[in-house]
Amino acid sequence: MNLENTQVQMRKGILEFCILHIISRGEVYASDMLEELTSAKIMVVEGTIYPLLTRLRKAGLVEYKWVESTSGPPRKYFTITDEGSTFLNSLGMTWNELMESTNQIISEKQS
Amino acid sequence: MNLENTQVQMRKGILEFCILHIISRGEVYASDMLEELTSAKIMVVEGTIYPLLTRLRKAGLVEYKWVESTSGPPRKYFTITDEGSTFLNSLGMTWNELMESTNQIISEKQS
DNA sequence: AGAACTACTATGTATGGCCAAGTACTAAGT
DNA sequence: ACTTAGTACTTGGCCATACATAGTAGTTCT
Repeated sequence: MNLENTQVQMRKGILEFCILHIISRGEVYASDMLEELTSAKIMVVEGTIYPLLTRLRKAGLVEYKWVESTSGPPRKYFTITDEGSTFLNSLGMTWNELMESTNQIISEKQS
Repeated sequence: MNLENTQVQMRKGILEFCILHIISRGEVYASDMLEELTSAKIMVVEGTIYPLLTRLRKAGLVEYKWVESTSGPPRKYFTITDEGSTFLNSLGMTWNELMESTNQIISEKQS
């Protein structure tokens, strides 16, 4: 049990929420998402994001289309589905509740 | 990939943080913690909290002593260690950063 | 003594983040 | 033309956690 490991655990699920939200704002491909997550100081690596995108697609929450790039191999551009939007809304509520609950706990004073 | 499952994932790691914080505020045993977590709408069950407490103890973050109860079997009353306090502080910072980062992501408007 | 309750223990399953290695395509340098 | 570097995506395996479930042991009440 080390700090780094617990930090990883804290991110679980939240990453899915963030990525779904990024996709909901318009067409993006993996590197776009990595860039945005990194700039928000959420560290993510390829080995995390690609399997996650595959899961989201298999669950019908996102779709993608291949788009040729002028500077490298073709890219998968993702968009969110209706089902994905519904799911995202629910996650948003869950996130708010979780923040509220956690902050309630950690704001309690010594008894 | 269903909603419930993702909600569970979101809680991962945060639970450890909450429990460590509850213990830091004074001696408690498992049922006390369950009660407080439940009242904060963080659903937890026995099968989750006991193994977690064992992990925390093995990691040297908490200690416990047996205290006889007047209404049932003896209880393990937990207290936090110095190492646990340090760990808790780090987790607090991680939690704040995570909240900030996530809120930054989800507050972005459509591009 | 037996039933009900409380506190704790133990085992097995599923999931997700991550590492590491690998594939495939393009562009630039020689 | 061939090599090198860079980009984009894929895959297999590992580990840690939450949870369901079942079980043990002590106490109190009838």
